[in-house]
Parts: sequence; structure tokens; C-alpha cells
Amino acid sequence: MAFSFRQTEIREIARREGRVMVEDLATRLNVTHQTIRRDLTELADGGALERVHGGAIYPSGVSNIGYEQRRTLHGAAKARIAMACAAAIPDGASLFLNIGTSTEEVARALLRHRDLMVVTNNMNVANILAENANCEVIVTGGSLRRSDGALVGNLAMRSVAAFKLDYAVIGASAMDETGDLLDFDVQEVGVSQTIIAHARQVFLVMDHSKLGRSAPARIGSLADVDCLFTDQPVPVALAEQAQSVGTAIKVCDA
Amino acid sequence: MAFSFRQTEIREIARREGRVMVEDLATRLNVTHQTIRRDLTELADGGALERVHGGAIYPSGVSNIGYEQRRTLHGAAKARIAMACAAAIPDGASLFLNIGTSTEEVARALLRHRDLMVVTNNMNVANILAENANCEVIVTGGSLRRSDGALVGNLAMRSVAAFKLDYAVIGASAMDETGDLLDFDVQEVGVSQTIIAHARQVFLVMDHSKLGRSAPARIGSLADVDCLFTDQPVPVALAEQAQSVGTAIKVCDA
DNA sequence: TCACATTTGTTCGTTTTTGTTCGTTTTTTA
DNA sequence: TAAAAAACGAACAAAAACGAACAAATGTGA
Repeated sequence: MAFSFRQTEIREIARREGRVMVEDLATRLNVTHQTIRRDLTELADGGALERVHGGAIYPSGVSNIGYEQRRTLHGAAKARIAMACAAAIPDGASLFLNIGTSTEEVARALLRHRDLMVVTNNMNVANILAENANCEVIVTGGSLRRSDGALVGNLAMRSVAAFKLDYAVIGASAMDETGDLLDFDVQEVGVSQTIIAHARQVFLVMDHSKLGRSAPARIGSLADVDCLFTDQPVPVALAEQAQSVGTAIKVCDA
Repeated sequence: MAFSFRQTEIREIARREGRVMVEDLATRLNVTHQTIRRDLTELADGGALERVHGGAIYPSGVSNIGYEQRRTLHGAAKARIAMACAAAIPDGASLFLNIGTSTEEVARALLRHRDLMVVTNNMNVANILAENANCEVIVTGGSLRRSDGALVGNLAMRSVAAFKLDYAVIGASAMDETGDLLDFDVQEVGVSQTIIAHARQVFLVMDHSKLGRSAPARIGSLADVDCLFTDQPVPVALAEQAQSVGTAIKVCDA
């Protein structure tokens, strides 16, 4: 179904503003209510909008901005990665879980584990694992970043440094071809570095979209990681690099 | 099931603030109580909210830690206390908020304040205030206690000690006739003491049911408190005690 | 230019939503 | 524990939104 010019515009407005109202659109687009209604009905029939009395709502599951969006992006792949990573962590272990949607997924995959001790600077992880009664959850301090529930800053770093745990499960924004582990946010780098330094084994969870691309801040290198969990075969250069520094790569495809 | 605009908004508010009240929503959304009730019923039918007498609560996740929230839903007294306490805190202030349903209530009352800096060892408080974009939220570290979302332990205490703020808003389990401030949980005492020591002004929020009763662990005394916010006139002995040590008492009755 | 299809505006009966009232149930208070 | 207060839901009327039908305007191809 091809939408008219006006219908496309209505959909655009709905995407931007989350919702549209018949009355309002009629004024803005200089047409009658009835015309708008016809448009909304067609858009709803085509699945582009969700019709409600008085207007329509942009379907939220599809593209809530920002964090919610990333959350559902690559959902199945992330779940597989998380399951594989969780499987590598034994009951009774102590571990760090840092920021990122991938690590949150790991937290979900750890809900059935027993006697874990988890230290995290991610509020969402804490919330998720709160449901596992067999798991001690320790939250690092820090300033709350609303966009993703991260706790950042000095406090977080100092808190992490007070531990020495069996595992660290970390995510990051990117890894480039030379095996450098990168992040978009400079604030996060310090915490991630500290976590790596205070864990006996480091697991990196990262879907394929982040491999081979770049980001401004450097956390460390592939050599710091004991095992990389991802969803597709990695670029050859990276695979060779991993081989030479002794990093295992676990590809979790369907 | 597609929810109407208003219903969508109600759900959003519920997500942000953990709960909604019929009365409040009717005012904020400019419709009658009956309309709000209908909305809440439909949202509850659709599984988007959980209906309770007087309003509804947002299910799942952290907002759901413990059933305390439901209990306090009808605590009009607590809400009044919280409003009065919030009113005594100016925009731009820095403050501690410790554990307790009363302090959570204060957090809700602070949602409209601007430029606050809030340090808390209460996950629920952090979640509530996360929605006030004008408020910097800092979470102390600590071990997560599931029953009430508190962060306890050494880490919490050490984190608190890193600050010196304008106000401390604290709750406690009890205050006996001699003006001793008491708690049922020994673990909490240390944190509360540290908070008191690192604030320029101390506000105690405590409903009348806790006044004049006892508890095993001692936090401090009435003398450490600058102002006590409660909902009913305090016992005479306590009032005299307060007078002699220079503690203000604010009775927030309807 | 004409015939025809498509889109938009207008009108009007129908449906949905909301406000009002009132008796019932639940919660609070004394 | 009984009275008072608050919240609840049902019923009905008013208001708002809806969609169908048809006329007018616009666009299109012979």
C-alpha cells in the first residue's frame, strides 16, 4: 500500500510527536476532519499507525527513541550471546556486570543461577537480578545517567576497585580492526578499565554490528579479554589477532 | 488492545512515579474521577497497571520491590508530611534521602523541584527521581536488600562520607519518649549516622505511629534533628524535649 | 475538450466517550 | 466496633468523534 503525500506527512508527525490528533492535524494540514479520519484509517489499516478515538498513536514497540530502541534492536542475537555467556559462568561465582544492553541481557540469562555475587554499575541489571533471590546484588555508587540507567563517575570507579571477582562481563561501543576496545563515552572508560583490572577472567559480549567499527575513547585491547561472545563470524583480521593474543571467540549463531 | 491518549499518558505517569491516584490524575488531566476510574479499569484489564483502592500501581521491575507501596498508597498522612518537607527544601539544594517509605514519598514530592542534587541509598528513590530531569541523582553503592530496595553495608557508608550536603531527609523506625532515634535494623544505623554527620540540616520524616515507641538500635537523638515532620501532635514529653534541644516540630494535619 | 477516476468537503445518522448522579462497598477514624 | 468518609461502579444524558453517502473539486488520458 502506497500512502499519499499527506499521509506520509502525518506518519512523520506521529513519529516525531508520538501521537496525532484529528482536530490538530485538520488545522495544520488545512483539510477537514473527515479527510484526516480517512487518512488515519488507511494508515492504521496499513499498520503504520494505531488508531485511537480522537487521533492515532505511533506504534511504540517499533521505535521508541533512544534507549528503548537499542533495547529491541538485534534482540534475538543478543539473547543468544547472553545465553552462551551465562552458560560459561558457574553457580557460586562472583562477577561484575557493566553498562550496556548486552550485559542486561546476560543478567536476564543469569536469573536461574544460584549463589552468585554480582557487582554492577547498571541500575537495570540490579533491577533484573533483584528477582533472583539466590543472588547477592551489589550496586556501585555513582551519578545516575538517565539515558541508560548507568552509574558513572568517581564513586563508581572507587567502588569497583574495592572488589576482586572471578569474572567480568563487559560490553563496549566498538572494537576496531586492530583489536582496540572502544567506547563513545569517555566517562565509561575508567569504570570499564577498573572492572577489567579487578577480575580474574574477562568476558566481552558484543554483537557483530560493533565489530570492525570505531569510537573515540579507548578502553583496552582484545588482549585484555579472555573470551569474546558474539553472534556472527568475526572479520579475519580480528580472528588472527585473537589467535595471537590467546583470546577465545565464541560465535553464537542460531 | 489500543489505549486512548489519556490512558497512554496515565500509564506513562505510572511508570515514572511508580503509582497513580485517581484524585491526582483527575486534576492533572482535567477530567472527572469517573473517567479516570474507567481508564484505570481498562488499563488494569489490559495488564498495563495493577488496580488498587484509590489508584493504581505500575507492575513489575523495581517499582514493584515489596508491597510497601501499596500500603502507603492510602497513607494520606505520609503524603502530607512529604509535601511539607519538600516545601522546606529550596530549588538548587543538595540533599541526602535515606531508606524508608516516608523518604520515598518525599522523593515524589520533589519531582517538580529544579536543580536538585540528591544522594540516596534507596533504589526506589533513585528510580522515582530519575524522572525529574532537573535533578542530579547520585546513588551510593551497597548491597541490595530486596525487601525495600535499600543499599546497605560498608560501601554505602563510605560513599555517603564522600559528600557534605545542605540537607538530609531521613526516616527511622521509631523515636521513644526520651527523644532517642531508633531503628530495627542495625545495618542501617551506620548509614543514617553518617548521613546526619554529613548534612548541614537534618529533617526527620516520621508518621505518628512511630513516635513514642521503641526499637533496638540507636541512631542518635532528637538533638541531631533540625526539624521533625509528622502528622499529629507529638507526645508532651517529646515536645518539651524538642523545645529544650532546639528542634522544630512541624505537624502536617489536614 | 470531454469522459472518467480520484480526492476532498459537506451533511447527517450512529457510535463512542465523558460528565453527572446515586446507591453500594471499602477504608479510615474515633 | 460502629459511624463517617472516601472510593467505587452502574445508569443515563450530553458531548464529541466517527463513518457513510453524496456532491464538488481536482487530476488524467483519450
